[in-house]
Amino acid sequence: MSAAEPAAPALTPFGRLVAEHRRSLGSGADERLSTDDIVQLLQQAIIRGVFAPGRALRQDDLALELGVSKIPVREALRTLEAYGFVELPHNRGAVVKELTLAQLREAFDLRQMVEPLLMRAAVARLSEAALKEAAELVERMAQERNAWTFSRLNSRFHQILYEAADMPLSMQILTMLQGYIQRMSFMQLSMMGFNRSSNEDHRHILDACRRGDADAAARHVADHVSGIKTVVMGLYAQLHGDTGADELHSKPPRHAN
Amino acid sequence: MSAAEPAAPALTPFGRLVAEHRRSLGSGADERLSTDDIVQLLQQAIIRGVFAPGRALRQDDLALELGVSKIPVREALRTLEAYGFVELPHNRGAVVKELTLAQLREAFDLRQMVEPLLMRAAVARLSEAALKEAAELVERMAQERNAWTFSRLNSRFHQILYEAADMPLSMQILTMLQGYIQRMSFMQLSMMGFNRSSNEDHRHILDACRRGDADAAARHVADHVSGIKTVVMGLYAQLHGDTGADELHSKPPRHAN
DNA sequence: TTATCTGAAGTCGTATACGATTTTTACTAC
DNA sequence: GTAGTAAAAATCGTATACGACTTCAGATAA
Repeated sequence: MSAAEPAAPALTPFGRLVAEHRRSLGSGADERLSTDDIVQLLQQAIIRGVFAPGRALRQDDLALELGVSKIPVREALRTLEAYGFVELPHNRGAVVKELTLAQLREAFDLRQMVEPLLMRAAVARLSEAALKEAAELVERMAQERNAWTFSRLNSRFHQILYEAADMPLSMQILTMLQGYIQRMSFMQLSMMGFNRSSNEDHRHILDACRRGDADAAARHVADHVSGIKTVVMGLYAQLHGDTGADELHSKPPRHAN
Repeated sequence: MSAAEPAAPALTPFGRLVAEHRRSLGSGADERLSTDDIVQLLQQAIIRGVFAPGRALRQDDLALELGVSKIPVREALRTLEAYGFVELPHNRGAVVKELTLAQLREAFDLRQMVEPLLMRAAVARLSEAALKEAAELVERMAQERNAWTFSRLNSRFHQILYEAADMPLSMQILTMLQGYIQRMSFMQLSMMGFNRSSNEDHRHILDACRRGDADAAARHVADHVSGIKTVVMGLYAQLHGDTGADELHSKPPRHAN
């Protein structure tokens, strides 16, 4: 508890994320962040591009900005390592993992396998409450103009529908895959352009769920993922020149932060 | 260096695993175990049933038996939590996760999707060295009489073949799934009974790989996984009394397919 | 007896401290 | 200027210490 804390906002991009997270926690703003909070914060920072691929994450810095010691930071990094967000070379700290076009394609391929299966299994078991919440999310997404918030609502929409399937392994895998896909920062941009068409898909999916038509729901989900894949992969090709044959685009940024 | 160390063998089952691991490390036996070593040791202990589902893992005890403080133990537990081996309820330590029949089935279903895909993609890229090592593993498996060692060789056989596909996400998922499946202790037993038939499958797979016949290789892998699934699920039903139809038996047990 | 309370013991979670390793800097030799 | 080296600084990994939380045992009251 230093007097310098309020006097030095020290507004790094990550610091802003931390402040935002603290606010969203609601309660006493001076409480210590849990390791799980830190996992979420770091994950979000990586997904949103605050920590770009290849960036070294120094434990003491993170600890300072999070207001904890480095022990919970290190534990959070272990979790993120397991989820494929960072690498932890021994005695050399943590580095944000690189992403390649091949991995992006692979993540989509796997989603195309897993999601229709989840949807099909879920339809017969969907509760009224779940359908209601899903419908609300569709409406909120239609209004949403912030890419990150839209992305969150979108994830939640699918999660709500899928978790009725009661297939925890598939859900765990899907969560991991979505993390990979969301990490493509352009994804968030493309999301916005894709907004309208995506919302249409969502309505189709929701309708099929309401009717209890598992086949149709699974088909709509497959089309949905396929559509997103096309847009995102296309955008990737556009942004990275052409075929995306290169993978190491890392030139050192002049100024960090 | 305390005088008590050599005087107290303290032969808990886990202690034996630790000693075994130390021996397999070869070099100076008095080196401190790394966090990664601890992850492997705990994972192995859970898979082999030394730590049964539901068991509470106390950090101080583990640290003592591993010869480290509880900090690396906690980090290892975080990794294992992410992989689905333990749960970490806040302020209540670590507990070995329970396994259900539904999860076993789900793990097999996912393997049946992922493995043929990996095999198909790998065939064209397999190196001579990989084929040679795979062949050696088949031979060693045929001789092997220890269930755990057999299981390790088996995992390695598939890993060698699949990693040529260069699909790291699928590999990561598959590793997780195999962890789940291996946790069924009876799995190791059934492995032995299944030994002969399994080795036949392996030879077929390897032959197809050598011929560069991707379709055949993928088909053999699918059959292989399917065969194991049948045996393991059947054994589960046998050991757990009845059909295991409690709540998730989606297929009628009247007649076998 | 059964239930509730209270204090003690046990366990967890993390801040601090420190040795070990890596990286950077400054210097020298070529 | 480049290469090589040695000292200094930065960073990591973990043992220790301690406050916080949970659990359990014994006591009291109904």
